[in-house]
Amino acid sequence: MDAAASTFSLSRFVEEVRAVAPVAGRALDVEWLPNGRTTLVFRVIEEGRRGDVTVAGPRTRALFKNATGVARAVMLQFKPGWSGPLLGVAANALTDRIVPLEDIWGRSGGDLCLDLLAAQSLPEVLDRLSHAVALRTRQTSEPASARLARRAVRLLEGDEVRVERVAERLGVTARHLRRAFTESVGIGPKDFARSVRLQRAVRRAASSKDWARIAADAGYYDQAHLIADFRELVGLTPGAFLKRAGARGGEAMAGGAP
DNA sequence: TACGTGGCTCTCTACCTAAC
DNA sequence: GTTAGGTAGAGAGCCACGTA
Repeated sequence: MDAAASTFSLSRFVEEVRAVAPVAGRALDVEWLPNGRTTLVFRVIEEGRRGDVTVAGPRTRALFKNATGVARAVMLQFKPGWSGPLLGVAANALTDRIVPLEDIWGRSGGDLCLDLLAAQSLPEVLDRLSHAVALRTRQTSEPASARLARRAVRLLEGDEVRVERVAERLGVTARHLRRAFTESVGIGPKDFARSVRLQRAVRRAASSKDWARIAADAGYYDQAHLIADFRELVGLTPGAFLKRAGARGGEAMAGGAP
């Protein structure tokens, strides 16, 4: 490993690393809630004989599916705004898509997959992923729009919900912010704020069943808006979603709220 | 010339409220 | 709780301007 890669830390760019495996004899449950994040997924298929590395772009709607034949998977969820500089492709080109890394990086994407398959342990997989990403950061330059989008993300994840206000606080026009944000994060700032609100509601619902309270705490005008948003983004009512989550247990491969 | 940025304008829709 | 209507805000297309 060279000097740049050895001093490179994934934690600056990666929000969450998760290794998952299905319960023996069952398909791997995949649950992806809208959250404005791009995720790199390394899957080991057929007990290690095959594998793939894909990039799942930010989702505007939830995705539920069963992945059969997957022995285990490692997911790197990038912080919003970092997928462009690290992957070398605008985030909005990946929105609601799952793309083989080879289609983005070319041959080096395929080489990385072989490299990861040869790794003996999870720390080694992460080390090799970290090395590959470190090399890419030296090959791509980071546009100013990505930095602007990341600052906007911090405000939208805080208490600021109006795009106009966020733009004002960052010293740019709302028009410019929307353009930069969509390119760097993959969804518009308003959709991002909406997904933040949804995630908050999901987290609060884990410890409470008072929907009126949850709606208010998460930032919804009322319970009706919470339910309408849930139906549109997730395709289920909040109650049905929690029932489903409870029935699944803990083995799911989730791209949404932890 | 390419790129980053801002202004104008139009359409769509989410939000809020009131009435039923 | 449901529905309908008004309003404000968001998104997007197009164009112009400044700068390297």
